[in-house]
Amino acid sequence: MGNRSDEISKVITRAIINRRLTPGCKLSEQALADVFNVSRAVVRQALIRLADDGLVTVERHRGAFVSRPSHREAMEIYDALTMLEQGVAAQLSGRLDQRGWSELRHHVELQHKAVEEGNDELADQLGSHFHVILVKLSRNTVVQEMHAQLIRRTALLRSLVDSRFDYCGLLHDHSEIIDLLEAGRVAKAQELIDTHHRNVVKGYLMGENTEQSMSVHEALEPYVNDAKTPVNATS
Amino acid sequence: MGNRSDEISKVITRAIINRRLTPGCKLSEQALADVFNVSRAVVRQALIRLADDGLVTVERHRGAFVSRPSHREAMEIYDALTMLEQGVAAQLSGRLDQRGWSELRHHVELQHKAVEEGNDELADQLGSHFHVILVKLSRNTVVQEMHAQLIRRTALLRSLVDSRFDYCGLLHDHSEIIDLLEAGRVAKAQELIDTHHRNVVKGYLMGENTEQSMSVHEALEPYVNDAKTPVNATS
DNA sequence: ATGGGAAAGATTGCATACCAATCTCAAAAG
DNA sequence: CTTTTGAGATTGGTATGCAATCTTTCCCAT
Repeated sequence: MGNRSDEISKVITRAIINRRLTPGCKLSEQALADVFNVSRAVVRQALIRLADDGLVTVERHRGAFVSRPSHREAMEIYDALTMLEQGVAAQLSGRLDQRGWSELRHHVELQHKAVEEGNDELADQLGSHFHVILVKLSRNTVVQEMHAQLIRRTALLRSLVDSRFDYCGLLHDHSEIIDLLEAGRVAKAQELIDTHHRNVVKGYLMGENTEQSMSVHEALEPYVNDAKTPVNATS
Repeated sequence: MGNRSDEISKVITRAIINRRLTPGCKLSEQALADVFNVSRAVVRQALIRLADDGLVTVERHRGAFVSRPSHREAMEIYDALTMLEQGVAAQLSGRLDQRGWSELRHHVELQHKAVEEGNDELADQLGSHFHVILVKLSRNTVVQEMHAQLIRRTALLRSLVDSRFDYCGLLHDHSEIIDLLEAGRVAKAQELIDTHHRNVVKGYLMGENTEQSMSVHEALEPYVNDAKTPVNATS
């Protein structure tokens, strides 16, 4: 068992990624302490981790809230993803073995099936995961961790907008990126990575999605049940 | 004033970057609490921040230590810098105004003077800072923060080895990177960024530098004096 | 003497209790 | 209707205690 605060921050992270905790949601220390049945000190530690990850914003003497990225910040996150993946592309091209390319192609296949079956939820996840795999192939855990953090943050953005993706086009992008990289046409691949992310952002009909968010207790209930039986599971 | 634990983590970060606290150094909670005159709870929070930043490693029930990156991790950090800057290069080329290019050239000038004056300490700092400026010109605070974190971690590596840089070559690299980017020759610039970082790593004569490290109290004394008079400054 | 093991001591991880500073929000005053 | 005020809630931080674990030291058997 790791640190209690580490576990808790991971659980809250999951809840944010799954959009059970949405941007702006107040994360009261006492409420979280009750939910997880730990002391406030541990909750504070978890909140610090989350704040360092950018998922939570702490305002002095006001408390912690699920981050609500500004429009500018949203752009910066996607540009950061672009740059990181462009760098990965530069390293991957010409240095990756057949196994790597086929792993990527296999993944595109999977997402293709998900789209055909109309499983948008899954297609969405797989769409993100393509980029994760791409970065994983760089075999650099430092880059992987930075990239994963950015991906986590994009979940915040999805909570803020109605996403309407052109899966067909995005899938084709993935496919073409693989082809270009394998062919050693790095510059063209990097250009496509750029426009690809711009198309993803375009898929966000940037409007205030004032979706009602659940209470902290409600949002976290399935997770705490998962890990450890809470004291008073008033389901 | 921000959080106490935030301040403290920043002070410790400075001490690590300035190589007053070297890899492997034990960061005892009580010792730090005494030095900064705060409770252990605050110190723990600071240590969590530092651990998230990669500068400190916490081992359960053993305590926190200044991180001692493995050889592999060192490589990964420099490769991560490479990829990030390659991505920045892709974004910068053709989109940066004259002001930006001249800022970079001015900086190279500064470092050139430092080298001529034999001020290795300064030349070293400016050498790192060139890359910081490059990334800053991307005008992306997310990327900047990730890059800054990597730069901080390179300080750990400098503590571990004897660095013997060929400043002349490295400076020429910087100069040429600017030229290539301004000329729109991105691929060539990215290639040079790669070899540049490889040359930096080559400058590390990877040997266990078992330099004697100071005590925590000793190492942090000048910083705490800076911020707040400690209780018992037994210099 | 020397390697292994047990006991003592130190440190971490966490809980509880407490307090000052600050924010929130609603009621009272103008 | 706006401003002020004050009670209550929340945060940031301290102090203390305790169980679990790690470290060190000392003792004993080989």
